[in-house]
Amino acid sequence: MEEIEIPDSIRCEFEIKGGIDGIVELLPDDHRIGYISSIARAISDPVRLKVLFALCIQPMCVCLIVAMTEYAYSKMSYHLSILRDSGLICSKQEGNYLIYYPTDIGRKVVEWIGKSL
Amino acid sequence: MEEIEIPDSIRCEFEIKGGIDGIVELLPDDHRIGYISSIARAISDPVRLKVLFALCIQPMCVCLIVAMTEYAYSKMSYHLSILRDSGLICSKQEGNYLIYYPTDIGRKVVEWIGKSL
DNA sequence: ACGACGTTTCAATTATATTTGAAACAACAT
DNA sequence: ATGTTGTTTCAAATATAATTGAAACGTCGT
Repeated sequence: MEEIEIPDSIRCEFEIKGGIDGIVELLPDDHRIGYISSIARAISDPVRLKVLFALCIQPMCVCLIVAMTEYAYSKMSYHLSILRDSGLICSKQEGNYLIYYPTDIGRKVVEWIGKSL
Repeated sequence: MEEIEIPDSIRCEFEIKGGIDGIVELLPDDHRIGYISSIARAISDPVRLKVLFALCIQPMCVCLIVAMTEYAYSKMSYHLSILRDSGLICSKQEGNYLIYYPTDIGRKVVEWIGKSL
């Protein structure tokens, strides 16, 4: 099936691992890959990342987030929805206000970045 | 300076932390935020993430990556350049071939995801 | 020097994400 | 009920990212 020339320095290793099929078997499945990349996508925007960090310091209502970032409400609402849909933040209603705070996963991500990146 | 109403459940905490200014001071600076979000962007695409995982299992030349993903060369080259520019992978020449492999950061990211996400 | 092979680059197209401003919604106070 | 405040939603416009196929590049073998 495979007709590909493989360069010397990796051929042996590559074949021991079962070739392409062997490597593919070791990869996370598509569902998991999709899950991880959707989280990455959520924090791929600098403002969203900053908001996530800020919420880990202090849960905030949208008006405070808006004041902090100097973004328009509708714009911030869009970005919050992406963080929310990715499972990094969630919200609770407090009277007229919606207070956003990080989920466990959101905190984990921020903590790891702080420690290791 | 701040004329914002703050909901009861967070006001106290929020003010202890020095309000918006106090929180902003605790955030990573813009340069660092940009760095982190650029790494996130690089793995926000499922195929790029998969390639990064695969290279952690086994360094590969572009022709193998192309065979594994069934992407066109030019397309994969584009995606590899994004992973490369973000510092997650690098390459060495081996005769006619370019062999890609993960950087330390690339490995760290993949390991953490495997363990914790 | 020449052709073949593995890879990248480029410009044009297509697809996706983000911004904008107006309108809608929901909770509250009057 | 009505108006106000905090927030979201929507459709249209804009900006950014990804795909395509052809052409160029570098390394090798002849």
